Amino acid sequence: MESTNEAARPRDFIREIIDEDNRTGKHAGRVHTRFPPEPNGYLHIGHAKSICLNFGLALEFGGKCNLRFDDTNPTKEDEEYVQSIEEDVRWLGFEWNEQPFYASDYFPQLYDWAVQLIKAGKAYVCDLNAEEMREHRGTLTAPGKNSPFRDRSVEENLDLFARMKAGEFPDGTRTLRAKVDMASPNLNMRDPVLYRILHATHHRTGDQWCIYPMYDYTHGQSDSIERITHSICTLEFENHRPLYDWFIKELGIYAPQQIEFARLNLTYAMMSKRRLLELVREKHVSGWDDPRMLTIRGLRRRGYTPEAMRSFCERIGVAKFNSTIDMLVLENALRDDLNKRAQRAMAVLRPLKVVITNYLEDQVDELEAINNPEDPTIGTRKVPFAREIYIEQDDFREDPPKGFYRLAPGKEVRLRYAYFITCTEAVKDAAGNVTELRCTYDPATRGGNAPDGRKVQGTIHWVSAKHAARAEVRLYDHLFSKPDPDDVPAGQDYRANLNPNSLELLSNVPVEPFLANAKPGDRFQFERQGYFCVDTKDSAPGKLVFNRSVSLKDSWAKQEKAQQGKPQAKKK
RNA sequence: UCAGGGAUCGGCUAAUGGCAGGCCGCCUGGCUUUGAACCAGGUAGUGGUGGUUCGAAUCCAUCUCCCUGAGCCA
Repeated sequence: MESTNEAARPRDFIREIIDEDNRTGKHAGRVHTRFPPEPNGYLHIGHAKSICLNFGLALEFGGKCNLRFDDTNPTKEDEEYVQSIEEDVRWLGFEWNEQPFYASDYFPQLYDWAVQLIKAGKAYVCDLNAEEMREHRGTLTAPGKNSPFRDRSVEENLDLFARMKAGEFPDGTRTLRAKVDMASPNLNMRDPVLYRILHATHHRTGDQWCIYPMYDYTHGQSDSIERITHSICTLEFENHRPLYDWFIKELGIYAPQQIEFARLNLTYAMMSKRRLLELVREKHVSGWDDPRMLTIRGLRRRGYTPEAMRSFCERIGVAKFNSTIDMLVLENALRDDLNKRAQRAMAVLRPLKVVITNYLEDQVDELEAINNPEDPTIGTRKVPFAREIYIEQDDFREDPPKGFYRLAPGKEVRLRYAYFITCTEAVKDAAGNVTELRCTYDPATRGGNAPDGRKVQGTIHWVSAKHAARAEVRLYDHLFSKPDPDDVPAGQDYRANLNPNSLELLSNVPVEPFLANAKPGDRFQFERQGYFCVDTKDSAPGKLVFNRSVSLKDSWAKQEKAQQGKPQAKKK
């Protein structure tokens, strides 16, 4: 791997540790990390933070990063997840060292080490069932009691463990435990289980094993086998570190250095795999790749770019403090990336028909539009203009509030890249709703400039009615309506905070003609609206579907809201 | 109650005994054929109390608050 030129990157506490290790020669200058997911679910944005950290470190320090599947629980894991995880890591832009590794490849070695521990009198077969074991464990403040099986002879333990492996005992009847200290204030040290009996088929080792090592017994040794220098994990494993160190010491093997950091939390979101699964199972979302899901696949389908994801991970930093990142940071990372690259287009989400009364019935204009003002290299395109066009309902007010500089009766605005128009009449239905606008245009303003130098304050987007392609547009909002989804009245759970408006469907939306040829995954900025991408699942030729990735910032909406909020604030 | 961690502007994060800085947000203003982007300015912080020191976010003591931990899950 190449090291990137990122000298300017701020030094977080992990990079400082590595700097120091390199200075003192602790790992002989090596930097070797790993990303160790369990293949029991899809990766989410929290994993992305860990991925960017581990792979990023390897890149920056000229080291290596392994992808290792921690597949020690066959009842929950599946090959399908292995595939999706590899795909997601690659999509984020990272390449792992050699082939993916699997903890299951170390089962034979782990077994031999268990035998070694038994022989050294450091492990024993325990016949306690789960409930009895819990009773013996003690509490946070009270020490545990030794298992009655703790002092079995080495010979008996060896025999029993071999028979466990041979499948002589049913699930749950026996375990292999480490002999550490039942009085330790650290519950992880109270004779933790090393192996449990599980007559289950493993996605890689099949029915070869009926005993499976526990995560705690597997993880540290796997790191050791792979000669990992910096074993980076989340805060909840801090309490486990003494146990990992105990295994390494008793086994006399290479010692990786574990460093813990705080996992990612985001406002209006949940990160736990269990709950993500519930959202899918209970059909609150359409699947793991629902664009509202903060899974990597969900974000990808939503229109997020790998660059935006990496930039986000860089912006949030790494620390031990349990923090919650504002969802805005994620959204801004996307906006920043797409602003520079996304081709512009016009689409009218909530159309209001406008008839240009002084424009000839059969006349058509081809106007030149800039594809991206931020990037002149991608050139221009032609946009057809005709007598009947659509504009956004929001861009007209019969009774405009102060500061509104879009269209209103008698007012003039610029149609982007086209002409100045002046509203002469608002046509209404019986209920008094404005259904259509009559306007006149000024032929001298073709392209959007007035030769007489007069200015208009507003520029609005539009689409020619008869030239428009039609699309379905899906507007997404936060899945939860509160910054903290767990902020619920007593007796309720996060489901009470599910945002009923997290998906708004717009059909038959008029969009610029060229968009008819857009391909799944293509990204655009719909001017004055936001960034949209062609859905990769439901869009097809003749049936365009756009997902809103993120809206543009809207300072007018903010200003108007503030104005409306003022009188209320006074009342209070 | 025990053990292990943690606490710096509204949010995130620097400063490692020597001017508390950056990003985001928010507010002003500029610019503008996207009320976007961009540019400029502003706002605002060391959890409390004592101590050491010429000097403390940083070291010491003490208090407070928060997180994690009693799976044969990871």
